Amino acid sequence: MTLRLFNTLSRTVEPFAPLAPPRVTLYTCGPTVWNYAHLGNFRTFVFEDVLRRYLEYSGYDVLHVMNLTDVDDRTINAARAAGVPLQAHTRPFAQAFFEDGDYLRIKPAHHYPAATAHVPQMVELVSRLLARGVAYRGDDGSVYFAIDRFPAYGRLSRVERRDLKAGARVSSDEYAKEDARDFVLWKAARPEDEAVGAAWDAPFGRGRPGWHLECSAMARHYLGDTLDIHAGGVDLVFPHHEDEIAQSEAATGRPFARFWLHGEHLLVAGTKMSKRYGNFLTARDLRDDGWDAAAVRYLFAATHYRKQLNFTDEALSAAAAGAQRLAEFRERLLSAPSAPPGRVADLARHIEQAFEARMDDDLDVAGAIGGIMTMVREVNAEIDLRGGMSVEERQTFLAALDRVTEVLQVVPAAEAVPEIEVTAGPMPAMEAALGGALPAGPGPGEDLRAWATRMAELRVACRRLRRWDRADLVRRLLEDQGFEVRDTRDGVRLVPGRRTPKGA
RNA sequence: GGCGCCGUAGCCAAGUGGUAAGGCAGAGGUCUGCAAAACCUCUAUUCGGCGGUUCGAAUCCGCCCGGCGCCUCCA
Repeated sequence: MTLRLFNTLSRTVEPFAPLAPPRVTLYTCGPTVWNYAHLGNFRTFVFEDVLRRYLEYSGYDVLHVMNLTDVDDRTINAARAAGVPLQAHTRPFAQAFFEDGDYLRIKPAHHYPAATAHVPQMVELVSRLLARGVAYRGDDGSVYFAIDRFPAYGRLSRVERRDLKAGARVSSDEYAKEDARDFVLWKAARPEDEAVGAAWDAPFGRGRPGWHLECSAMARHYLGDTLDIHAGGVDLVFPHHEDEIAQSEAATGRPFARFWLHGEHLLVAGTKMSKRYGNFLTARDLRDDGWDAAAVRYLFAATHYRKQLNFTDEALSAAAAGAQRLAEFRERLLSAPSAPPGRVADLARHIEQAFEARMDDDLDVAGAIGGIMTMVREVNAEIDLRGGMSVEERQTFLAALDRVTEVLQVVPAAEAVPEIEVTAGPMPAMEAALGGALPAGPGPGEDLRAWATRMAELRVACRRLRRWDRADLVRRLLEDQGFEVRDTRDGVRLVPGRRTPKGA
């Protein structure tokens, strides 16, 4: 059984094998750090994280590079608007990107090359293309790639030719091109660029790199001429990835990437999530609203990566409930009493086999979770039937469960939910409380948690005294403040109610 | 206009020729003083519509309807 992946180059699912096993070179297009990356961007990054983790699960040694685009029109415009140098503006957003990645449990890439730190590599690449005659200097001083000198142009996106709409506005730099379809490798410096330090000297003129250039130059610098896998969002297929192929292959004469993987868009109310439409949400929004990253990942995992996913609060809540069930199950597994061995070891084998079968089929994560959930039910039924499991069974199953969930990262951290637990201790003077009015919320100078703890103690006392009416009243007050009341064998546990986003 | 994708239960969704995974919600049950949580059971004769191919189709082909994406910055 081997991993099979949908390759955009062939538009078919192909068996995957790296050029030099066990090493797999993986290049993924990262964010443009002009602002916070939104959740749609992160859908792609999470997909790539699952890809990376599954390759590692499968025994490969992955070398992962993700670029940071820190010089382009948007970063320059934003820096100018803020009146600061380019990097003063981009650095905080790069930092925010890493924070969001940590929150979403994305495994860090081995390298995060920034475009501005690799200008020499890009200059070298442009020089090669000029020397080979596939690039030329336009009248405006910029350097362009001549796509009619690269016959394979269009192979990835299957765009034979870009038909400019009749009457479409042609931007000024279009006039400098020999062919309207040519794309810019190096943009001649403008005063606006100089103002924020976004211009560099080069043998072919002072300027800044075109967008596509950085990926070709940096991928080659860190991973060599030919990548095993290059991944990104579908919107990059054309022109970004098409242009990368043209630049790289024209320069090296070798295939640029063997597998091209593209993740589909995240939609909101049926439309692509985008800064431009204003319908976006950031990872930090979800974090600040109290959502566990596992819920977000579960939501993404529920839909295949090549299918559009419509984001809704309802879907996120449903995903959170599913993820929570996995956490509860894991807790139950840990605390199940000892019993003679049954069939749990068999189920452990099965959970991994089913997982691999689904994942090997072009990363069918949704199918993989279905298999895990089925095993959850089977093991629960075993615990119910036999009262527990053997120590060996527990270890075996837990190890298998952890191996598969390590790839998906859909199990909320056990300690993620701040709880209040009160057990029956020495009985304080409760007589008054058992009769008088009860505080419906925190008193002056008292925080919610202190009040809730006080009320929980009260409920324990009421229950011990069998004053069910008072115990019920206390529970209602706690529930009104958003706490879920769970009686335990010898006390009470309060769990903050499930959260919903304030707005999206 | 060109290229491509999608349409499966109340909601989300897997499944690409062999007779419908899974999750959420809902119903019943176990547990509980009552609850909550957890766990168990149940919930689509049917896969947008109409034709066709086939012993057999959600899965292949054609047409139609509905939705989305790319073709320009974009994950």
